[in-house]
Amino acid sequence: MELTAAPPLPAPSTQASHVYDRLREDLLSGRLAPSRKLQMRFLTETYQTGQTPLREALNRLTADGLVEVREQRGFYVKDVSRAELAELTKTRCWVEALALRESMAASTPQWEEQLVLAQHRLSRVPRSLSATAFEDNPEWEKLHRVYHRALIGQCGSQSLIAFCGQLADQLYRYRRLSISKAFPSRHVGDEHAAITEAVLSGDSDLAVKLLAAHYQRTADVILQDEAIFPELRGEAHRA
Amino acid sequence: MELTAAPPLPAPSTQASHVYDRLREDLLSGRLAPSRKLQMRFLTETYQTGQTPLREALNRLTADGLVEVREQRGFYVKDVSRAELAELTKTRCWVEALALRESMAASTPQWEEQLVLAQHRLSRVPRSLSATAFEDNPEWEKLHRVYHRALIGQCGSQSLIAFCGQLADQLYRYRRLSISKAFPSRHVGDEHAAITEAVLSGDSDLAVKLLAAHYQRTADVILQDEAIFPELRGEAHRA
DNA sequence: CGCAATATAAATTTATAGATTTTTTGGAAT
DNA sequence: ATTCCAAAAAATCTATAAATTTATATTGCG
Repeated sequence: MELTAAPPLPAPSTQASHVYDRLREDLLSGRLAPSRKLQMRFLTETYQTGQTPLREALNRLTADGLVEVREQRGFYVKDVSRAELAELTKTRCWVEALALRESMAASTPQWEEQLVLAQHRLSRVPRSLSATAFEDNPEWEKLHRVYHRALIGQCGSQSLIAFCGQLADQLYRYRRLSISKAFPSRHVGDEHAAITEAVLSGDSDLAVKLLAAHYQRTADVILQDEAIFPELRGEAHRA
Repeated sequence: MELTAAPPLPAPSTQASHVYDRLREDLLSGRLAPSRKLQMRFLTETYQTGQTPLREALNRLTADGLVEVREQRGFYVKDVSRAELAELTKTRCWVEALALRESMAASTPQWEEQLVLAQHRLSRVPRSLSATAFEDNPEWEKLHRVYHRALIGQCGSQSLIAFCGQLADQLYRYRRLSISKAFPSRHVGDEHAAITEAVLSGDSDLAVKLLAAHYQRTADVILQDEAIFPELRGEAHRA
């Protein structure tokens, strides 16, 4: 017997996957701006790779809803809009409410422990790297995702979980795109704690209500961020 | 002014899209059997096209859940199993119940008319082309899809509708794969009529219940079809 | 003599480079 | 100002090359 278990995933290590990861990060972070055209020449030079792996990556990202493809006229970074943000948030509230209810209905001690653990770990990491200005903490983001994944992880449907993941990705991009210095005023840690408590107490109505409010509050902050949306506050836009 | 409006979609006409359609049809019909390996050489010869459009099509089909890709060892037709059929059906019931409730909550006269029309058209087309043996009628399948799409079309979420579409596709493949001579015994037309009636009367609980039963009944028939699943009824399978 | 491990060969996936269409752009003519 | 045409840019596709995986055969050891 060996002490170290054999790696079940011996590292993908195909260029397509590598470029996919890099592109994805640049899309989510906003380094590739919404509605920007993704020309092959630019991409091959920037990411130092051929067209085949790039096409592969772009197609996957299209499925993720981060890239848009128009027949015979190339790939584009998916555009953003207030309408889409509202619709994505609405959908996420609906679908995760469903998934959370089903998870709670199929609850097990292991699942509850997993949830408690995920919330604890999240609570021990600072939301921002800097105390003065808001600076995204990748570790927090990672644990945040794990926590929300755990909430719905017991629902018993891989496809539903995957769909929630897609919605989470798309909404994550909106968060990163938004300047939103307003976040520090919120006590997201408390919100997570309240959700966990509701789940553990078996009060699914309350848990769902808190979760939806959690998402809605985030969306409301971003919706008010004039910087990321074409701020047509006045009236019409001149040509 | 012209009498005929300019076509908004001037026909995709890229080889990738063309192969995508053909492959999709062959996957859904079962001509490409579950878990079969999709080798490039076979594909290029069969579909008379190059690797680039094929890769593009295969990647899109992977996103649709009809094809599976394993890093560096090629593409495979998605395998089928009783477990997956059950999970997909369960998920579809959940998600379409949600979408139907939201559609009804946002109901308009136009939507109700659209639904009535879709059901009427569906009722006027025979389920089977042949009266003696069961023979799939493409026109019925098309109208059936339109009807179910109409049911959830008012929910106000493009992403949710798209997700329902994916589940519908995957489950459609199970239906085609199953021999299921048992269908004629069911009166699916009556089931659709009952659903429509419940929707029009505003009874969302009943509508959702009928819709779920509709899907569950279909799944139950296929689950009993020993032909499409590795029938390990006895015990183990010898090597 | 049989089994296991290793090295070699074949097949297949992945990537690169170049050719072919298609769309877009800019300018000239109506 | 609008339409038409030609040149340029860009996307799509084919063909070829490189890298990786799977299969086969050979060698070493129990």
